[in-house]
Amino acid sequence: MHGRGQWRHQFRDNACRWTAPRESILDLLSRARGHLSAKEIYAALTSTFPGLGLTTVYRTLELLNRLGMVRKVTAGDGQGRYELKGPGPEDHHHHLICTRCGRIIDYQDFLQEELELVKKTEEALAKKYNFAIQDHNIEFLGLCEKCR
Amino acid sequence: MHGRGQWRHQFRDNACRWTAPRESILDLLSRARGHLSAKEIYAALTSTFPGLGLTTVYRTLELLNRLGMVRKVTAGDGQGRYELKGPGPEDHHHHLICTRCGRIIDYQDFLQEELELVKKTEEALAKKYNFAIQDHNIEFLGLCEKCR
DNA sequence: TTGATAATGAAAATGGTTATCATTATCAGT
DNA sequence: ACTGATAATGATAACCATTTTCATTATCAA
Repeated sequence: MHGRGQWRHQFRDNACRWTAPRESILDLLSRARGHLSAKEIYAALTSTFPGLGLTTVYRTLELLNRLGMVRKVTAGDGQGRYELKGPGPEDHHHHLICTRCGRIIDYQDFLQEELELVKKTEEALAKKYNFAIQDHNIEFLGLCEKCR
Repeated sequence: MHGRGQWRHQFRDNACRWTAPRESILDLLSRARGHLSAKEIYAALTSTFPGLGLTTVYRTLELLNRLGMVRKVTAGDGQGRYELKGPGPEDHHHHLICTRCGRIIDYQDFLQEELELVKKTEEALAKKYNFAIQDHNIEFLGLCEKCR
């Protein structure tokens, strides 16, 4: 389902070249499953890929975001975090964020009901405000058990 | 409902002093009604309040956020934006954000239904993940009519 | 195999936000 | 009203995530 071949294909289709840095970043994102910052990715890969530059990490994340392969989450701690998007709706989730320590929890509760409402809202907003809606964010903010 | 007296009281209760910069920032936020960045606030006030420092704007916004008088919105364009919180639920709204130009539209459609679901979800998440939930963000991302 | 050009990485630049510190203003207690 | 403890301010510098620049390298269609 997910893998090198799939990714490579997606790149080819968009006139983007398949390179070692890009593969390693995608691979890490798929293994880590969620919420890595550019710095964290750089740190995690620098041991197995000493030549990698932080600039390339940023550029690759921006590309992946542009291609819709990744979702950018800003937890309010000043840095962007990235998670690989699944191909279908099956791994869709929303976020529960601790405003003190920045911890992010994925939750899937109430997804069915949420998504129904989201869909309805999306259509109405698109029409009313003439927006081409691409995505949505639903997040709850609070203090986690350690920080409360 | 909203005004100097109310604000001043809220400051007093939290052992915070009532000062000219704080008053002018609150006043601007109440007049502008939404989504001002620190830079914008600084620029808007510098004519009528030449002595004001950008540092103070940041500090005041952080204080207001801590006191729950203001909501911070990060539209993904790298800078934080702030809007005054109303005292009750009557001016509650969610956001429709253009991912290209950063424009933010407040919408109030489907609020009733959204808020019911939000409340239910909030309670369940609080219990399941042992979070003290303080707030939520619901936003739709897309291209506005000018950018699509 | 090769050439056009996309991608890379080091270093410097940018831009929003935060820390430092000497000075000033607020306000509780008198 | 006065005054002193101390919270708040503002100029400057520091910080940190992200972008830009540019010379070099790697990819891939032909």
